[in-house]
Amino acid sequence: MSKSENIPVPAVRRLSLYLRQLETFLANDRLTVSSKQLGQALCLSDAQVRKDLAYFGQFGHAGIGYRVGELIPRVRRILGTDKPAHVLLVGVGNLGRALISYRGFSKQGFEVVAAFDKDPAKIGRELHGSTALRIESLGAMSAAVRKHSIRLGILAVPSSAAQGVADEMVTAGIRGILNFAPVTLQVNPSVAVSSVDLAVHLEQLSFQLTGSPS
Amino acid sequence: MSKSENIPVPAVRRLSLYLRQLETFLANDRLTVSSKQLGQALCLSDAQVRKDLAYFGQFGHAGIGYRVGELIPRVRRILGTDKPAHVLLVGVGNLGRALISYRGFSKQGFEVVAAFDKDPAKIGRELHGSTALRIESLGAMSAAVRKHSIRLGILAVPSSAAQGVADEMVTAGIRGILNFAPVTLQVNPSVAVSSVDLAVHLEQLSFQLTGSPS
DNA sequence: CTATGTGAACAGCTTCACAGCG
DNA sequence: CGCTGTGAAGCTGTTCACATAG
Repeated sequence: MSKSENIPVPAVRRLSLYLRQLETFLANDRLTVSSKQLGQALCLSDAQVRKDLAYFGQFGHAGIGYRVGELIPRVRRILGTDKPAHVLLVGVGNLGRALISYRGFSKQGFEVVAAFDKDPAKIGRELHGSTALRIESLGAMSAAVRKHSIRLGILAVPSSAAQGVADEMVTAGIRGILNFAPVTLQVNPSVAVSSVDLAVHLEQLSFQLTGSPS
Repeated sequence: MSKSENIPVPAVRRLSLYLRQLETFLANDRLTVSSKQLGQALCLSDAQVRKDLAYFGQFGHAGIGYRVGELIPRVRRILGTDKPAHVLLVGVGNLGRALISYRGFSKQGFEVVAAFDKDPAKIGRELHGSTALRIESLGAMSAAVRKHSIRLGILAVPSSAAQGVADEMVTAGIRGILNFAPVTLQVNPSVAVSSVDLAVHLEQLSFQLTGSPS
């Protein structure tokens, strides 16, 4: 739908940023915004903004720019976040707990509705994120996926366990994995994977600094 | 040094992944590895691996591949992580606390040696990451930066405060910022910024799923 | 015979520049 | 005029294919 053209991966990532910025403009009661203004807020060129949005349809108005209240729901629809989505999380360590209570997810329509862990000592314990939830064993994943129509899962277990748990998630019916373990997951290509390697980001900064010391 | 050529940004990011994978091979007592093997473990082509490494120097041995024990320290040196680095963190909420105790940082040579927060109720409280530390007020940042020779900072405050705190970090002498707030920081170009927007990653997965439903 | 390093070909993304519309 | 949408140009990054080395 929309366009049969091939959409660049970076354009999709920026689409999320446009949405975030548009929401900020909306909160400031801004009615319209030009590609130049949107670009400046995100350190992008105006041409980049126009080209990106044009991949997905014709949203602008010549001479006016983009109507904020009109563009936001369209972008949400494209990203598939126009309706709230249920998400599960595996690995209730420090990071996992922080992610469950992270408001940024719910703000964008993602709700963590089930949490799992291998540690028997943790199973049964209560957590309070956006809604209260009980830590379950990995064996209960399939049932939870069906019960809550879950398609996305967050993987926050130690590296050594990550591949095995990822396999279990896929078996349970998860279609997309947000991976926080610093390993490359090998999964069926029909399953989407997005990895966040926190140390990699620090290393990138470290690299940029070498060569321009104090 | 090494090469005066222009190095692609994606190549630097992959360099971190090569390091991670090489460390895994080392743990498995693997002495040498070919570009093909390294690539397979990371879902990359062999040509990509060779080209990437070649940007930084000549590390391989024809007919043999790359010696693991030899390549690891060289990559660390390139990334600037051959010596431990001190890092500070601002924003001791759920996410901030999780990051302070995140082992992945110390594993790659990054140590959080100072933590700051605006909330007077939190200031003075003790935390235990790799080393115990006391939460300080933002005003104490400059002194900490000088005392511990800190160059990198982690920003884990709410979006509304992020830009202001980032400015304070730069004033305090921070040279690179790892930003977890879902906003685009506007800082002096001499300061490196790397942003991790957790919700964006879920949105990317959501997008990939739309069009290939159950 | 295996595996690197690399110029050359290719593909993909971004910028430019302008026609067209309100 | 102001601003979008878009072909065309330009640039950056990836893949190919092979000369070369052990």
